Amino acid sequence: MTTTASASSSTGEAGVLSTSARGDIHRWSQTLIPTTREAPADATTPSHVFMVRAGLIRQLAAGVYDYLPLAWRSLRKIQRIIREEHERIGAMEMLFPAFEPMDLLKQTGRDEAYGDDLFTLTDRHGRGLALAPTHEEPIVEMMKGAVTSYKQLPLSLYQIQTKYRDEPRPRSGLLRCREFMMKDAYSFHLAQKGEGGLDAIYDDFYEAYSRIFTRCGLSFTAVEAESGPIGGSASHEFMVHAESGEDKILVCPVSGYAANVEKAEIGERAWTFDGDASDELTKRHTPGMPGIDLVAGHLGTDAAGMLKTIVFERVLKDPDKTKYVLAVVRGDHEVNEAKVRDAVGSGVRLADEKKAKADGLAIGYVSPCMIGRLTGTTLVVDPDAAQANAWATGADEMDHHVTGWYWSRDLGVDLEKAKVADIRNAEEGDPSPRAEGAKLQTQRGIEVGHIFKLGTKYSDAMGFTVLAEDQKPRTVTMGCYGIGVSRTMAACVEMSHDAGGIIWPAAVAPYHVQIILMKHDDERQIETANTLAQELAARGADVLIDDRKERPGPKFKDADLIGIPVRLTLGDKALDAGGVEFKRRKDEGKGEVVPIAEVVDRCISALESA
RNA sequence: CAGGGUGUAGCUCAGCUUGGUAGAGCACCUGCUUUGGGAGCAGGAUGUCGUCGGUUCGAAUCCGGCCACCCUGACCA
Repeated sequence: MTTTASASSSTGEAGVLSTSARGDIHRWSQTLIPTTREAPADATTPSHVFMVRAGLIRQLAAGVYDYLPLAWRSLRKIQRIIREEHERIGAMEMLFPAFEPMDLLKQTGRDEAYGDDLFTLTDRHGRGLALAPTHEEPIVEMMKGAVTSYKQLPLSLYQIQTKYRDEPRPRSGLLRCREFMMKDAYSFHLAQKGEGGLDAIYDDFYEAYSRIFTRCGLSFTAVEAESGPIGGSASHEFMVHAESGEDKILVCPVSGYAANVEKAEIGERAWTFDGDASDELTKRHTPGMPGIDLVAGHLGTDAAGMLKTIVFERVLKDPDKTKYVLAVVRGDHEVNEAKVRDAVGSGVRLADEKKAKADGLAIGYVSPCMIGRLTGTTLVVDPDAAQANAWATGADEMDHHVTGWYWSRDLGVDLEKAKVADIRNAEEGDPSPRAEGAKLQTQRGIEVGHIFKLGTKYSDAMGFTVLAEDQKPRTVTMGCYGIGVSRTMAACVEMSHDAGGIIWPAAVAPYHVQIILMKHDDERQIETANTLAQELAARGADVLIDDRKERPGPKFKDADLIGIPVRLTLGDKALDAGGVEFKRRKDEGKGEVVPIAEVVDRCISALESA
């Protein structure tokens, strides 16, 4: 299930301009748009640089920003789009507190799961509170008391609210903040399947999200994703295409398959353990070499010629027992923990280094041979590592490696004990899992939305049941759906700008039309501006009049910087000829002179086709 | 948290090596001039030099602690 903007862009029946209300008319001299010529030294990402320079945001602390008037207008437009699309699928808006009692988070174990990411505080009575990083617990708590019958389901509720996460490293302006604006929605169902079930509503949200991001003018891909600490089964992320994106996604150009790097499957790969063991097994001294490339170089090979054995341990009920899992991949590949988990059929985590060493595992120098030396250990091998080469690998002894290692000769136990499975992260050029012969491509993206099928994870933990038709209590099935609203605004800028500044998609632009007065005190220009602004506002357009006592240069530069889609310039030359200069922000050059009588229509049609 | 870097005027930065009590450009204020792509002239205002301590007759400058912010990595909307 994959949607790209181009495939679903025909849904925008809700237009850019307001059909119900007059547009706003604001004057630059009466609002606050503190543009700057230079960017703050610490801004590196384009959206960060331009949002600061264009006077949209100012930083108050790491990952904490003020939203100035322009930013707030854009955010409200994104919110409006979100509200309209949620309305369309029958979700109802409400609002939760930002505070959340710690006790509530303890019920689901998420006080631990979120850990240091949680902003916590203590009230005067010594009670623990958190600033909510998301709202599953409060909404289930509320629903428990408010919904007791299956007849009240399904139900979808959402809110737009400030969220707090003490990120280890806030960065890139609004793209990764500690305080940010989020839309979070939650759906409640009697079952996963069938009418009104989670699957059906999840699909509704998926479609709504596609419409929202399309209407925001974003180019995006919906990808399969891991659920992370939110939990649940299926999950999709909505990724805006941008070079500065933190996320890596893999797409198959043939089948349209798309997934986060954490989740991406890899197509069939040939493997064999058989082969002539011609080279001699040789032990080599490799002291003090951090990094696999250094070791490989010393051994006369490269990372792709080495076997990397990562030691995991199974997550067991009994904390005193330890069962290890050896995950073997080629040296140039990365082990994927979720895939290892699936391959061995139980939860795994990276082994505790001290404990593993005490058990005889020479962490950093482990070879697959350890399978024969520690009972209860499992060995999983990635197909690319299950090849009949002469491998270089660890010698199971500190500071030593071996070369000339063959699966068929040197494993020391029956090869049947080695399970072969896809356990690594996908990379550019890997075979597609959905189309024979096709190769996966990598792209970078900004995650603006994430939807999850939670199932009963939270309702189980918090005991949320309703009485079903058969008069028996039934645990409620849930879905949850998030959009980073402030991040979406940043993504718009990230995706759409040039050297001069922002180029707003019309639907989320703070204003639709900017009118520049060449002479701020010229009667004819003022009058023309007022008339045009009134007519534009009557047609639903928001108008910003640059009435500052500035020379033309700074006004044009600022206009490019703040990126309003349509610019009208009122100067004597054009007015003498009965026209005004019309220019779209995305067009190059000076624009064209349009007769005054036609210019409003021209603006409206330019906006509607944007 | 690990590794790296930076804190001096609203912003961008110089000054620190070699200690002597703080500067430039932009922005800001006043006046004149100018008015189609960040104008010109004249005048003016602006600082706990991140913070605490140490050395010294004297510290932006040397030494130490702390704090803040940024960048690279593991998490997430």
